[in-house]
Amino acid sequence: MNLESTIGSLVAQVIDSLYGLKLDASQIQLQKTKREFEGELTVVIFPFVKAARKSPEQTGQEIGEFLLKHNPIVSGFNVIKGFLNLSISQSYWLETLKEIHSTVDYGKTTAKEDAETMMIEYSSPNTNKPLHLGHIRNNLLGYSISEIQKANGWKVVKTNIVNDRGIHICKSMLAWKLFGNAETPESTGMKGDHLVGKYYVVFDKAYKAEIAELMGKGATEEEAKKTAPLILEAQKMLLAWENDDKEVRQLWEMMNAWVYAGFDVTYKQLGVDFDKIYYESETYLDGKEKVEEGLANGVLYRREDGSVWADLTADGLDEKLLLRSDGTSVYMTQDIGTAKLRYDDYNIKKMVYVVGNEQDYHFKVLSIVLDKLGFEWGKDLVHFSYGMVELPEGKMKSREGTVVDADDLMTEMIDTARETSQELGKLDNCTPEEIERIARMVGLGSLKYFMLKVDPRKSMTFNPKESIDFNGNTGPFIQYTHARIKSVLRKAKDQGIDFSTISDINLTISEKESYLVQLLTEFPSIIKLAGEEFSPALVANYIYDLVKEYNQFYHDFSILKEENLQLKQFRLVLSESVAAIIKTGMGLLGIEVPERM
RNA sequence: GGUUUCGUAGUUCAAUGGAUAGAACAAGUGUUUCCUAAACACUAGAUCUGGGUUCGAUUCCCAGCGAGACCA
Repeated sequence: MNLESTIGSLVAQVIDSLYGLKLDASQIQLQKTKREFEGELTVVIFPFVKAARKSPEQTGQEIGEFLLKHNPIVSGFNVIKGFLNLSISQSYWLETLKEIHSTVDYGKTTAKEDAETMMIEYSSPNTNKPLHLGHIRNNLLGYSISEIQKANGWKVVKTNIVNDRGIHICKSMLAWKLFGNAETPESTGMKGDHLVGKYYVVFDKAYKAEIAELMGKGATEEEAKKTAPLILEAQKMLLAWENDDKEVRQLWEMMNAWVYAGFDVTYKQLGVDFDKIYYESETYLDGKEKVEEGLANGVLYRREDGSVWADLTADGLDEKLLLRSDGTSVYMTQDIGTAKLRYDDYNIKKMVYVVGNEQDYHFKVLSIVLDKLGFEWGKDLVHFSYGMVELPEGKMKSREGTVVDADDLMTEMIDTARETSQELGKLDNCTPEEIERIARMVGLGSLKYFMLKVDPRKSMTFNPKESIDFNGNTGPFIQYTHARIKSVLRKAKDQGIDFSTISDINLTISEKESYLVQLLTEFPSIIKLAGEEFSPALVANYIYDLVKEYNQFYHDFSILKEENLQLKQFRLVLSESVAAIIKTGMGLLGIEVPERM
């Protein structure tokens, strides 16, 4: 039983016996005591004053006296306004630290055999261009929330749906065919996804030129866009693809293969992976089938032009297109097909889609449509809706060339980390491989932490001109603290000091030290909350607080030079526990921590 | 136009309805014979506006202003 629930149920008993007010322990408002007051845990008294018919101060006093008398954990109290601040005994903190220190994977709940499965979809790229900054946020959130749900005892299946078919890839294919001179990743030395992306841009330029020309001849913009030869040709290609045209399919397979090879490199560098990948080309037909079924059941209806719609006006939404009049599918159709396959493949309890908030409406609709089509889990799907990454001048726009490329950004971060290490001379006696490994950890750590410390629901700003910091509330700051602790622990080990446990439970420790132990006790509930709220940011901010406190402790107290052997042992145990939590917590964010840096 | 999300220091981010709104960066200033100074300490600086609910509002409700997204 943790401290909060112990004190909570005790307070509930007190106010029942004193004032006849029956409350559940969970209804007692407990919070960490603010730093400027004495004590560690605070009971908010205001909610009881009506029942007590006394002033908040008197009420607090009464409750405090009772607690002090009846529970040895409480070693003192003070009342300020309506707040009852409790001091917790040092031996309680020492016992608690001992327990934390000896717990393997402290904070995590490992999945049991019969644990339920949560499928988490993230990344979901199109195959016509490389990944960019927005994808980075998506991938990091997806990976991190997967780790967090695992730590909450779920079986997690990470999945990716690749949008590998459609007009977009046909555009790249066509441009390559027309202007590509048979270029390949090998012949150009370019990453496959970048090469294909290049031709997507080539298409766009040529297409725009055609539009301008047509408009010069008197066509309206709309007409020009529809009748430009290139777009007609691309549409023809898409049709040929759907009809299994051999040549088109071969080209498609070749260029997609280039893209996948490129994506693999990016994913690997970013440190994310998937248990199962679905391809739209393999699922969209299932979607159509399911739609036809819905049509037969009367859940959907067909308009005169042949298009198929879902009427969602009863749910407060509009009508939604599911199949175009020419029989081609839309995103929604694909999602229906993919969902069906997934539930056939796995015994999924909960389905989570990590997709930007621009798709809020889409997922509201998808949830209802799946429900109407008879998928019982449709209603409970989770859209993990995150905010966009914006540049100082607004949204990224590919036509204005303001897209921040994922590969470039990662390379830049790693380079900066390497340079910084060199300037500081920290790794002078490391091998080149080690230097590289650490530069990668730190560079990516900095990027990942930057993206994950922000509340996922909010949109965030990224300024590419100001490189991401390595000081302050950053990944490297946390990594550095970990490395520093490890260094102390190595030295302690060399000196033969035993810090496997705390042998003296009646030590006198400082306020700073007991506060650090208190912070450690919060870790499990942070993981739980992060899972419930789908917020890696909670973990990130917690680790930062912990590390900041630890650094103050490290600065103000000596560990290895402490003369009291018992105290020295305690501090080593404390430090090792902090390091373990840093490692676990950062692991939940997909960030590695080095032994030295 | 309809729906929706969001407005907190110069900037980037925090704050289950609770005490004097926290950090970091940027600015200025200190701390190395001592376990890693990628650290620590100090100075200065903010809740868009107007109502309401509450013992108590950055947080909840309404209106306005401003920004973004989606749907036309």
